This record gives sequence, C-alpha cells and structure tokens, in this order.
Amino acid sequence: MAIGRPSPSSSQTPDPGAARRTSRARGIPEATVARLPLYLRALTALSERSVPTVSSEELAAAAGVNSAKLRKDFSYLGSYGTRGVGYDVEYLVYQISRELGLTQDWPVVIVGIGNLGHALANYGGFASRGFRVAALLDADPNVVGSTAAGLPVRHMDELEDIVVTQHVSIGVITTPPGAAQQVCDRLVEAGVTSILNFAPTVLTVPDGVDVRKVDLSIELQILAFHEQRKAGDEPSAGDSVLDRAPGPVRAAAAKLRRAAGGGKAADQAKSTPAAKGAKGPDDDLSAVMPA
Amino acid sequence: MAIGRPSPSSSQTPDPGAARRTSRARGIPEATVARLPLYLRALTALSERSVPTVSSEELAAAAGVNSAKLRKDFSYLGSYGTRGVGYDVEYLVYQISRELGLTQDWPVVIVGIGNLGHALANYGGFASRGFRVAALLDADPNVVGSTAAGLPVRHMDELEDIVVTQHVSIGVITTPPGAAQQVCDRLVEAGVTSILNFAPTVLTVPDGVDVRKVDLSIELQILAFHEQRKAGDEPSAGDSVLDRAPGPVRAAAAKLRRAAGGGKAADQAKSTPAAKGAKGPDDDLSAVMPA
DNA sequence: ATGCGTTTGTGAACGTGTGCACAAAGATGG
DNA sequence: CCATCTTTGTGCACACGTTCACAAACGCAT
Repeated sequence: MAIGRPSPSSSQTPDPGAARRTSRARGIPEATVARLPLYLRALTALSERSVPTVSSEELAAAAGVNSAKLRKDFSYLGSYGTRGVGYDVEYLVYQISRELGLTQDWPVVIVGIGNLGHALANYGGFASRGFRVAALLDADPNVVGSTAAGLPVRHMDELEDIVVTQHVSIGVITTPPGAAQQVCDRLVEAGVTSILNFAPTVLTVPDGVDVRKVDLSIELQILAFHEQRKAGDEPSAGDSVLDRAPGPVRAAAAKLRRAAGGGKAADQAKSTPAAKGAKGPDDDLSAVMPA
Repeated sequence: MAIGRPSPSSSQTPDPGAARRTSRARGIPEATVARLPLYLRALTALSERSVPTVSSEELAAAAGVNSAKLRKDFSYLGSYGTRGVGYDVEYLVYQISRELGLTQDWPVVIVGIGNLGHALANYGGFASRGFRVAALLDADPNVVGSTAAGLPVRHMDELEDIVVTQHVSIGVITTPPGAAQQVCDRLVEAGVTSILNFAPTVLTVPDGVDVRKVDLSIELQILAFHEQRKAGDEPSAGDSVLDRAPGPVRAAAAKLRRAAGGGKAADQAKSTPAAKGAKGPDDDLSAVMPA
C-alpha cells in the first residue's frame, strides 16, 4: 500500500488556481507535469540499453505508475505512440525533455553551503539534465572561499551580480530557516523567478514567482502518521467524550482549556492534557517539543 | 508478450486506492495529513511566543494556506476551536501531534552516509519531533567508523540487528541509486515498514510498506517547466504539423522514426530530430543526456 | 438577559485526477 | 487483400480536493 500523494514534496503555492492557470495554459495538467520527469528517467535508462521501443505497459511498470495514466499523460503531449507497437524511446525522450524545458541551459544558484548545500552541489542528477550550478553562496566568512564540488563558495554580497550577469532564474535555498525569507527576497529582487526551498519555512513571494519546497521533517511526519495507523495504534487520548461531542459540553471544555492555558512550557505538560479531562495516559508531550 | 503484473507488489505512491483506504479508515484525507505538519510548525512557533489562541485566518496565513481549507482540515480531527475566538494553540499542538503519532518515539536508521546522509544526520528538525536517529549505516569501509552528528557510522552488516533490537520501523535511504533497491529489500525484510527514499529510483516493496520519495532532480524539472512557460518560450520544435495531426500522416512519421532509430547516442543527435521532419532548430540533445 | 460582532464548522458546487473499458489504428502473417 | 492480434488514445464515471458562503455558536458589552 503506497501513500497517496503523488508529489512527495507538496508545492508550496497551495493556490491551485494559479498553478492551473500556469500549466493549463497549454493544457498539461499539473499532475502530469509532475510525472514527466519520472517517465523521462525510465526512458533514459531504456535508451542507454539501446531499447528502440517500449509499450505503455512496460514503461508504466518501470516508472511505477499504471499504464492508463501514462497513456493519458502522453496524450496531453500529442500522439507520439504507434498502435500495436508502442512508443519510440529516443523520440519520446526528446519530446519530454523539450516539454519540460530541458533542452536549454538552466543556471542555478545555491544559497547556504552547509551540509545540505554541499550535498546538492555534489548531486550528479543536477548537471545531468541541463541544470548548471552557476554559483555557490554563503554568508559565513569561514565558508566563503572554500570549494565544494570543484566550485568556489562566494559571498552573499555577490548574489545580485551573479544572478543578473549569469541570467539565473532558479535559486535553491539551503540556509537555516531564519535566513530563508531574506535570501528569498534578495533572489527575487535580483530577478529569480523560481525557487526551490529546503528551509523549513513558508516563503512569501510576489505573484509570478514559483516556490517548491522540500521538507524532510514533513515527509517523516507523514510516514509516522501511516506507521501509527498500521500499528492499529488509534491515537490514545483525546476522544474523551468531550472532543467529538458537539453541543454545549465542548464549549465548557474549551473554556476550561483557555482558563488553564495562558502559561507556557513549564505547566503545559500538566495543564493541557489535564484540562482536557485527565484522560490521556501517555502525556509525553516532552518528546514532541523538546524545548 | 503481455506483461502480466507490472509489479507484483505495489510500489511508490501511484496507488491512491490503497492510500485512501488507509487514511480514510478513520476519515482523514491524505491531503489533510500532508498539511498537518505545516500547521504544527506554525503552531509551535506561536506557542513559543506564548500566544494563547489563534484564528483560522491568522494560522492559515502563517502556514501559507487559505483559511477555509484549514478549517476543513481541522474539522476532520474534531471540533477543537471556539467560535468567536479561534483555536487554543497549546491544545491544538497536542492534538495534531497525537494524530500524527509524534507523541511516541520513532527510531530511524539512515543508510548511505554520503553528503546527503551527513546532512540528514545533522538535521535539527529530525530530533525535534520525536524522531531519533538509531543508527547510521554505510557499506564503504572508509566511511564506517567515522562519526557524523556525534554518532558512529556502522557497517551495513549490522542493519538487521539494529532494526530488530531497536524496533526501527522507519528507514531513510540515501545511497546511490544502484544500491537503493537492495538496501530497501533488506530493510523491509528486517521489519521496516516505512521508507523515505532519496535515491532517484523507483522502489518496489511488498504490500503494507509505505514509500515516500524525495527527488531533487524532479523538483527542479518541474520548476524548469513553469519557468519555460513563464518565458513564453513555447517548446520550439515539435509541433511540426506531423505530431499533433491525427490520421495516416503520423503513422508514416512514426515508421520513419523507428527506421532511423535503432542506433544510439552516436547518431541520435542527428537521427531523432532529423527523422522527425528536420524541423527542430535547437538540437542540443547533448545537454539533456550528457552520456 | 439581550443583542451585536466575530469566528467556527460544514453543506454544496465545482474543478482535478484516476481508472475502466473499448473502439480505432496499426502490425503481421497468410 | 483480408483476418487477426497488439497497443494506443480517449470518453465516461467516479473519487478526491478545494472553495464558497452561510448558519450556528460563542464572547462581550450593555
């Protein structure tokens, strides 16, 4: 049983309207766009093995989707298959690459060269699809000047220069959360219109700028949810008659909560679950918020 | 040569049916589950500032979603708000944490301590929500024995031992793509039932095992798609009358393509676009597949 | 108590995504 | 040239997700 969300990292822009307008302009649904890279990867593997054609069934299996979905996805690109035969691998690689805009060069800047920034700079899949690291940037003088993946780490001050002169339109943010919005603003101001955010922060950007976020913590939490479910471990406390019950009972409970609340960390381990009806057996809130 | 079962066991995300069954068992939609961590983060921040209550509007703004969606999301958890006032921050933090299963301890193993593995081991958001790194594993003898984030890197041979004795149910794969499936199999065999995969590979797992994938390359490609669209840069070649046109014309073109194909990298730059009608101006396929 | 302003919770409408199932299109063999 | 077999492309039905809009519920002041 797999998890539902096709796209593991939810696109930050939760406004589907805007997203739809963007992609539907030419008729390709967002969900399809998100799968094209998957197909492309599978096709590239086939290409390297000199496989000339592939059926929707085979390709779907390789990409981990079902064949009907794959055919429908391809139908948005046009009719690139041959009935009774399948799809021409090389041709499809070219068409998808073109549709995704990978036939052109995309200079990228990575801001924040900590552990993650280093990892990304070294990431092979980066360069292998038309993405070129134009520069690595960091604010820490100790890091500036060192090299990562053969590239020198330059100072944040050069951000604007680099973005403008190298025509960078995609920025990757791997800074600590506190600095993310500020970095984002500078990138956008300099002309970047697409941002890949690894910092656990909600970025605010003007219209016309795309933000996608990759959040490890969120992925783990979603896994934990399903894991708990699998364990048959229904959230123990909580449904203490008060919570689900509509009516005046709940109102009273709410009042109690607010009355007892107010304070913070110190008494929360007592106050919150206690006010809730003294029902929760495992009050290890401490594990949730270690300070 | 009909392919029987594309994959005997379900793999990555593409089976919503199963996912729905899983989450809807208690009625929480998958899309909502994916947003709960977002709310939780915003709420934690408010809690640290000792804000007692928050309205759906405020919280929605902080989480980057719209308020109607947030209210509906919370409605799946129960009625935890107070009309005219808003939501009690501490109480909501507790409820969401419990629903996500974060009130318990989740030991995690990270397999593959390269750049990315290092980054993850050091990631703060890890420990801060009930996730505990039980062990770091690698196959490379040069890496084994070193330390990352204060933890020793142990050898893959210990995988089964660690998973069993520490009751690890979540595994993180940060190996090269070639090793990912093998590592995955061993993890599952040892008892892991949730996997977070950073390797650019489609993992096949038995029923009952959840896989989520984080794929940097895919995120960038999606950004590139939108970027291209924004530039008004309609995919240049391609719609060469042949492609979109239904009817026998296309069949002929397909035949041509297949005839010219067959070969590989050497002639592909010529053959593929050429056979297509010698229409493509920018034949820089080389940028797409650097070898 | 009563009325007023505020905010939640949700029914209903709408748009998107998915999967089935099948006709049309091509390949292949006689 | 016809029959048969394979595989695509897609109409349709249904499930899921999002947004609107509003009544019910609550706090608070009078």
